Amino acid sequence: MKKDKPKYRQIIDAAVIVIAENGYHHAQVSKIAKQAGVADGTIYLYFKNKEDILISVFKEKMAVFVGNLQDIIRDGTSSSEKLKAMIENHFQVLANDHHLATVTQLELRQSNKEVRLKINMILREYLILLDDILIEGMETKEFNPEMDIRLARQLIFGTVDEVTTSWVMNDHKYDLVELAPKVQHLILSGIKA
Amino acid sequence: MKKDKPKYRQIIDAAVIVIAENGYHHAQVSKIAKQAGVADGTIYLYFKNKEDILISVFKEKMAVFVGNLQDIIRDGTSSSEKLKAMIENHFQVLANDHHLATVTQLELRQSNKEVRLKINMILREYLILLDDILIEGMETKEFNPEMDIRLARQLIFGTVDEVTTSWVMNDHKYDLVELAPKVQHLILSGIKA
Amino acid sequence: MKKDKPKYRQIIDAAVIVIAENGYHHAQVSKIAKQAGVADGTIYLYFKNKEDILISVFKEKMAVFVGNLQDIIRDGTSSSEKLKAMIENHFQVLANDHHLATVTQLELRQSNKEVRLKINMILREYLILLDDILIEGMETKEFNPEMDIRLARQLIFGTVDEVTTSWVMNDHKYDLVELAPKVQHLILSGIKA
Amino acid sequence: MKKDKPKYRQIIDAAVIVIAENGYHHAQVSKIAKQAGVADGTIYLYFKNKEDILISVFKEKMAVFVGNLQDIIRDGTSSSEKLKAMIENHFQVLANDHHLATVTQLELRQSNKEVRLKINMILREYLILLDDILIEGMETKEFNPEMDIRLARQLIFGTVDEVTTSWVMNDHKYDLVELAPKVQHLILSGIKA
DNA sequence: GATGAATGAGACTTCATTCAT
DNA sequence: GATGAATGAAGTCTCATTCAT
Repeated sequence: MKKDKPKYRQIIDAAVIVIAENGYHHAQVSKIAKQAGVADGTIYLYFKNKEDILISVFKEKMAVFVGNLQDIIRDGTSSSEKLKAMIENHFQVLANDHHLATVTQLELRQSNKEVRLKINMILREYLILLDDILIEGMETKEFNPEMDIRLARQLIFGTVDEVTTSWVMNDHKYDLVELAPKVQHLILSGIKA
Repeated sequence: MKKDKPKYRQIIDAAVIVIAENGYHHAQVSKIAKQAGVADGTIYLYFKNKEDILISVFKEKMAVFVGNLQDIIRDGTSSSEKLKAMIENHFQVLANDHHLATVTQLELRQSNKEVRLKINMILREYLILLDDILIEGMETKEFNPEMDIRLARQLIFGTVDEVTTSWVMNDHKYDLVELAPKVQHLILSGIKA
Repeated sequence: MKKDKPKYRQIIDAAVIVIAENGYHHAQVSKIAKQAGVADGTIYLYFKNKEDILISVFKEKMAVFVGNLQDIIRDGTSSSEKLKAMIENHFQVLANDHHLATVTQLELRQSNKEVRLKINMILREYLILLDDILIEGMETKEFNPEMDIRLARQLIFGTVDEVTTSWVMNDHKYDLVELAPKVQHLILSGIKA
Repeated sequence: MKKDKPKYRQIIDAAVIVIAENGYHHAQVSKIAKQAGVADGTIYLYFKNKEDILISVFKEKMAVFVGNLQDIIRDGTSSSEKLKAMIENHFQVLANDHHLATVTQLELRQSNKEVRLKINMILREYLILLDDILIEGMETKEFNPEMDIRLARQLIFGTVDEVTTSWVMNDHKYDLVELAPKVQHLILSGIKA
């Protein structure tokens, strides 16, 4: 499996750094190769093309969010607690890796429709887990059982995403994780029963 | 003033159509010129460069939102009513012009950091009016006086934006304006006192 | 019509020279552009892509052969005379332009299957005229009325082509046109009644 | 001697198949290695470089033609009979191995000048034997003693080659060997006394 | 002898912008 | 003011060959 070889991760990590520092459109393959410490051609032993690198970056990093969220769902007590944990986790992961935050919130969004579509497919997995929490909370009557799940999901993801993007655009100059309690409260007030 | 000449508007309108139909990255200046019925060179008599066209498109179209919102603020009764009107207006304007919706929600976001920063500057005018509504509501105690205005703004804009983007991504296949009451309720529950 | 503009011919002529002097695989677009005295991009105002240049070179130059052959057919007396004139014309045109001879006999044959197929399509026009001469000669009994036209055509074209290619491979170091009478005699002995 | 080891032949045979099935320009060394069932690097234990493979393919296969032709010359009665046998043999060998025919008539001709020159050197051995037949025939007055040997050779080889190439280009869809008598007749009429 | 992961040079094409008419 | 022909910079990917194991 290519993904288990050390160079695979080297290239993924190099791509995050190069994209964050140079911007999406100036992240040439040769720059990524140099940052990863491999030859240009080596990139193509591990990735089909440049697009594949970008999508793989998103996929690999998203796996962290999804993995954490699965733990949260398994270990959480109430649906509210799970939702709060999800929000905090989202902030924490990105606050811990400024490069990654810049890449997911700003740079990767400049990609063309094809890449964006594939990114959305990957994102869907995360959103389905969010839906699971919402459904559970509606069944236990923690959340308003009458609410529109899709809109609730869009409220939550839209808010979390907007808060994060603003933080990145302001050069991470304040503490993102610190905002979690207030965001949790705003969102929960909106959806609870 | 160049903006009052007919070709200025012709080019702006052509740009919206060309970007919506071809996507941001395939919206060449020559295509916009052809759609506008002018020569390539003529574009540069009205705009400094391609970036200037894109920013002008956003600026001109944003003026509609801002104008409407100013009317809403002037004519509205309570802060809640104003906020509700704002949300409905946002949906209505974009539901009425699918090309514009595609351009603002999907295509223009593919622009580079520089353009996006300028777009954010323009957006700020709109968000300041939103802040005005929020401040007023907090003063009249309609909204929670303790809440963080910035986060409240991000909740509202993030949600409205996410709902709209999802609608565009689903090819406008359901009625966006119809969603307004539920979105208003979700948001107001979150921020009201 | 692009073909009538001076730059079209400039580029065609430049391509012949560059291919002859550098070889098919080292005839970069930028070299052709420089030889033609235009910018790289200008090439693409007149040709769809590099392949299109190569095919156009062959098409334009082949037109000379075809044009001459049409004159020969119109003006010739007997079929034998027409065939002899065709052979001599073939040698003369290539003997007069060593660059062209190198390109058609050696370099263009290194092209990929797609280009070669298109080249063959163009060549067909020439071969059809040759067939016309053969058919006429068989009807007038100048040529053996029982012979296989396709084989006769292959004898003629194969011989003329082989003689020319050998001449090019020997660096044009002897007089090609001088060989015409002997070649004519060999071929005519084979096909005459 | 490397040539006697089994892998040498394996690679030669693999090259013929890969070139015939993929075309000259898509016959990568790695494909040939895989077809031969050896590692990429192993190729270089038996051949100096890729060019060497191609030339060796031609050399090995040409040996069959030369061997047959030597038998023909030794066993033949008259020069005409020898020439006829040569033509028939040429057709038979290629008709019996369609892959080989495709490779020699179409694919190998796409090689660069350097390779083609070396191929011509190998071909020379075959053409010298042909010359031997012609000289003998001129001495015995079977053939026109005044004719230009080089041109006669080019007539014969050019015709045989053109007939074969056309057959390959038409996907071997008719019987090549069946054409031999007519081709022999056309050619002999041209050169006989 | 055999392997196969790694190397790195090299070129076609697009498109925003200019400027002579 | 309007035109549109011309410009030229810039980057992805392939594949023959090597060499440590």
